[in-house]
Amino acid sequence: MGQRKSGHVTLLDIASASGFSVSTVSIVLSEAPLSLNVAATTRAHIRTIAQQLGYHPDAYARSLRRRSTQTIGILAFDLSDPFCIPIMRGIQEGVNAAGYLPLLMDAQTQRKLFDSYLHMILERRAEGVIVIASWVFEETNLLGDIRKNNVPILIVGRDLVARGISSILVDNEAGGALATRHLAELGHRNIAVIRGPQEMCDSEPRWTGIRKVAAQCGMHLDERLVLELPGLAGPASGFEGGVRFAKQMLATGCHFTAVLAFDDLTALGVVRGLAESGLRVPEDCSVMGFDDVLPAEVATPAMTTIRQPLREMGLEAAERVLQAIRSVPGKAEKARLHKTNPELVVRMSTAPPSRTIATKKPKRRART
Amino acid sequence: MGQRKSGHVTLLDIASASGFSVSTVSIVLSEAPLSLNVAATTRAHIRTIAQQLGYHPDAYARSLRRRSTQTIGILAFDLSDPFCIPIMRGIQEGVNAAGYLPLLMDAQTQRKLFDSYLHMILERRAEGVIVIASWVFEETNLLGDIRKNNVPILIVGRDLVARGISSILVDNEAGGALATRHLAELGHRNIAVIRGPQEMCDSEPRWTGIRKVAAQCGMHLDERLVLELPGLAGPASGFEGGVRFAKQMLATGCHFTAVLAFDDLTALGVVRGLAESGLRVPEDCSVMGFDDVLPAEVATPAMTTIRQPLREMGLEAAERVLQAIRSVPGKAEKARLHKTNPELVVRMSTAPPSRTIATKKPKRRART
DNA sequence: AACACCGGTTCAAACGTTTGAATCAATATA
DNA sequence: TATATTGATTCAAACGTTTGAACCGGTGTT
Repeated sequence: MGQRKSGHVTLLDIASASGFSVSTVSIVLSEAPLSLNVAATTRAHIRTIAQQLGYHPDAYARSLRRRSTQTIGILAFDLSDPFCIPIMRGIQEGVNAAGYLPLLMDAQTQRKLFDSYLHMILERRAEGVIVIASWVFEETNLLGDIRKNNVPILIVGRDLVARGISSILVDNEAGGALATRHLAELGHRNIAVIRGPQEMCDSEPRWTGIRKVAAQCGMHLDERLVLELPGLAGPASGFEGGVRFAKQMLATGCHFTAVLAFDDLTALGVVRGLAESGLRVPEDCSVMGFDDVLPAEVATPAMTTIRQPLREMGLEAAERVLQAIRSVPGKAEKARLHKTNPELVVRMSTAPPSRTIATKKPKRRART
Repeated sequence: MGQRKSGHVTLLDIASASGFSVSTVSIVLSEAPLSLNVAATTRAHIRTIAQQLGYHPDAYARSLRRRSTQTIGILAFDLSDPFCIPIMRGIQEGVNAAGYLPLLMDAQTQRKLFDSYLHMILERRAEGVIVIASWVFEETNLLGDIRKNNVPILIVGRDLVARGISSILVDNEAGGALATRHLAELGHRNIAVIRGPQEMCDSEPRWTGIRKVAAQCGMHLDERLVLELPGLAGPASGFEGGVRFAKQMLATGCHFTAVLAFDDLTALGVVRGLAESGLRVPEDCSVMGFDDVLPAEVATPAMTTIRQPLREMGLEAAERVLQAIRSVPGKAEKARLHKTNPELVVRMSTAPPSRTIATKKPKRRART
């Protein structure tokens, strides 16, 4: 079954083909310090043979012997969330630069897969682990094992400092504030808000930011227009939620000129819901998202949103674990929280409020 | 530097803690056939100790000895392309079911990274490789090395059968035909087409399918309305291309009632371009995409498109390499091409042609 | 009493590398 | 001439597993 038996070329093959010992071949091909002592002709000879045999060192044997794998595990809770990709790329950039190899896994929102991949990461002796948990993420008891084997771990997208794990996430309160201030400056006074699910740590601070600025600007937050996404379903469900809530808001008959959605997908759902009720964005109602993922950018009208510096967060994450790895003996430094700065991206989905009320009768026939 | 030295628990640790030999411990923990011979009390004892020490077998040592890594390399040319995700998931599903571990890598459209990751895959002794090459993909000479080490390889999203590599991709001609027929049935007679870049193997057959059905249905394909995306830029550039081409089409003054875009992102670009010229979709002009990725689904109006059975393609890919792995001794079976069936997904971006000409003067002010 | 058998356990070699120490011939130093 | 130095190469042990073969004390068969 194991197909290496027949397959791969080893040092021994090259040794016998070249007439030198395995040691010499190893020294040459791995460019060990000792290779300076090896005759230039020998070096060349060995290299040629290796080349033409298509030799690639066996990472398993090498790591076993060297007692180092140069590997960082990246475990994404849901890689289909566009949110993950830039983070992941930032991480890659960081670890590659340090000569580390990222070991990428996608738990597909399944707790079972998450655990099993965490196992894998441990068994593969990753020297550090970065978890990307964009959505609801139940903690696993494996985190204990990780610590027991003292592998540095870090999480981005969730605050687990309380559990002793360094975390990186956007400053949600600032983000919520930024969004609200943008609407206020456009002249909106009556806004609807779709909050994130309770299970997500982003939800609360974002809401706080919104409330503070709203109060400060004299905006009205009608509680009938403050809805909350359910937590159980996956990230894609944000869209459905947006559609449903938009209609629900209109049904209340309350006056509003803008909707602040929890994230971009929800915002896109709101746009759809409004459209199905015959309302246009931004003419009849402004809509804002959060995150700045691809679908928000390519939608028409392009979505005004709050960008998370995802790539930078990934980079930061990489640097943090690498640093933790380098200083292992000094044992775990205290878990720290790192907040990054969100940024307002103004596009086409927001505009000054129109004189017409959002709940007035549809002007065009609804599209189903 | 290598932090395992201090870190991980080994069989030896458990052996000395339990008083049994390393062999016995290994036999128990790896559930080898011999473990039936081990006294039940011994088994329990060893297991408990392993548990409480947080033991995880070292995949490196194990694979080295077993001469099998149970690993499949997945190399995506650009994981930020939403197209890749479902394929990747299909693959995962397939390999997981067979007890294999996917080794996922993202080349980020960079040739250099692609090569270096292919190296990694070889060094990590993946027993098979699946390449997901959604976009332009220059072949690398490393493919030779892969064969030299006789690792089965397969590519999805590109036809490399000519180079002796089994390939899986959608039946593009059928897809093009499907799209065209849909527009014909709605009553469109004058359509504009945005072809894919020449470098992509999807472009030509898709165009063939379009031409055949167009001829068959008596549709007019004005050559001034047939444009071609440039090939050098990345997938994200499809959007820009769509925006630009939409305006270009309008500028020709030619009559058209629908646009058939190469892929969903391009189609979204077209929608934007039309909107910026004051035209609505689908009232003033229908637009179709291809692929059925997330942004197409959550846009408003939702995009009518041709779905590729991506997940199934991934699954198929997994099964194919696994089968190839199982039958190594029988040497490489002939490289085969597998075409999957596309499917029409009718949403809101297409409608019967309006009586007004697409090129008539804008009705609303343009949005910039 | 000699033998085979069996349950339970351990020996020892192997997987493909790396690397500190050893070897050995040749040259330089005392 | 004996001794150190150097340059080029090899020895051999080790990394943490797995596993075929060996061991060993006991019971059952003849």
